[in-house]
Amino acid sequence: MAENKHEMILKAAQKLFAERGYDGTTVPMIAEEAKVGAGTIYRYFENKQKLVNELFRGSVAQFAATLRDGFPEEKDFREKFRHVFYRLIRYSREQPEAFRFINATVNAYFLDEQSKSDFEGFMDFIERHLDEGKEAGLLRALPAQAFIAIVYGTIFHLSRMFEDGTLEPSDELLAGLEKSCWDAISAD
Amino acid sequence: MAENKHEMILKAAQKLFAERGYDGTTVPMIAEEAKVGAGTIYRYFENKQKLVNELFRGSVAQFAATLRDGFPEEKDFREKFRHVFYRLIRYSREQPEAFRFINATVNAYFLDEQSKSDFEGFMDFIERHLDEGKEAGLLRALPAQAFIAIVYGTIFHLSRMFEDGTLEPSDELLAGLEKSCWDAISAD
DNA sequence: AATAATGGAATGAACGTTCATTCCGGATTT
DNA sequence: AAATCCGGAATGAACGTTCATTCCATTATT
Repeated sequence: MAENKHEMILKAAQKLFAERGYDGTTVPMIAEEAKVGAGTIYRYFENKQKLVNELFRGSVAQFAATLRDGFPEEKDFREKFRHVFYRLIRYSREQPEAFRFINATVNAYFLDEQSKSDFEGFMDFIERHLDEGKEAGLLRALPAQAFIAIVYGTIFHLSRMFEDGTLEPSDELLAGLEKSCWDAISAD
Repeated sequence: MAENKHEMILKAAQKLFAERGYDGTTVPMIAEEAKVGAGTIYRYFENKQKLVNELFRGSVAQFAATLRDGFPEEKDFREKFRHVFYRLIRYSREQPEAFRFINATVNAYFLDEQSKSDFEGFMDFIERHLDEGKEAGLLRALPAQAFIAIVYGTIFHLSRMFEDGTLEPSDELLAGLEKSCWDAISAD
């Protein structure tokens, strides 16, 4: 049953960090949510900051894997974009807490260097993908970062709305949004 | 000199809340930044939570005023959209701390009912504006909330990039982004 | 001189973290 | 097979620290 607790603590922390933020979440809160003693957390994590960084890197890795998994390497760019878009949406819906946690934590003062560079590596994956389309002349004459703002920014905001029920993620709506984002970045 | 301090405390709090979040900012930190004694803060604000809520409402009001000011009521919808887009950008650049603070705080657990409804009122302004364009058949068959996710989500993400220097907000880039957003929401 | 405003020391509550103790499943002895 | 022992996992009370808030001697205003 051992490594189960490690997982339970991370899961509890993720839920609370997503809801209340890092500083708004106390270690005893995490312990209660994970149904362990407060001291137990320190058997698995050196301290609160190491815990949040480990959680962050795990979430980013899972996020990146979601995007890479089944990536249509052989298909055309339009298809690749669709894949990334829908995987971003899927992750934000299947792991809303992780998604919210990642986005709330990206620029946090308590992230260590490894966490920051892990996240950069992830964004590079998206950026490389976009640059490819730009070189092929399929995308507008804008910096890749601008495309990221449009696509990632849109999905980030959408996920908030899906979470709080402001918007219902029907297949039709998602298809419309995918097209909107594509139209926003594609040339002509 | 009296009411100056009220303003200084709010300004200091805004800066720190934007940088470190509500729970990561201590009252003595705010006092030091505002160059007042810690106790002085409690002459102007009942407690930390009342302070953050007052700051939030003030920021939202200022934000809303920025959008409404000079709104081209008589011009066509395309022009109105351009106005809102550029004002959103302008606010995020001229008041980056306020913009960041608002977005980081919208869903926070410490917001009171008045703050929440103030923000809703602000979003309604944007939503009404979008609904108008939708009724005129200028926008796609998507919920207004979807347009908000695209436009506001994009601008929110952009502002992060402008702040940390990832992207340089040239007139050309902004014009390109405005067109991207318009293309993402406009029909056909 | 009286009154109000101020800063920062004082305070108690709550924090992250530690540690002496308890718990418990498996090995060892009877 | 029953009783005992064992070691690491788990615990939560307790520690020093830091927090939000209060208090009050001093300063500024009237």
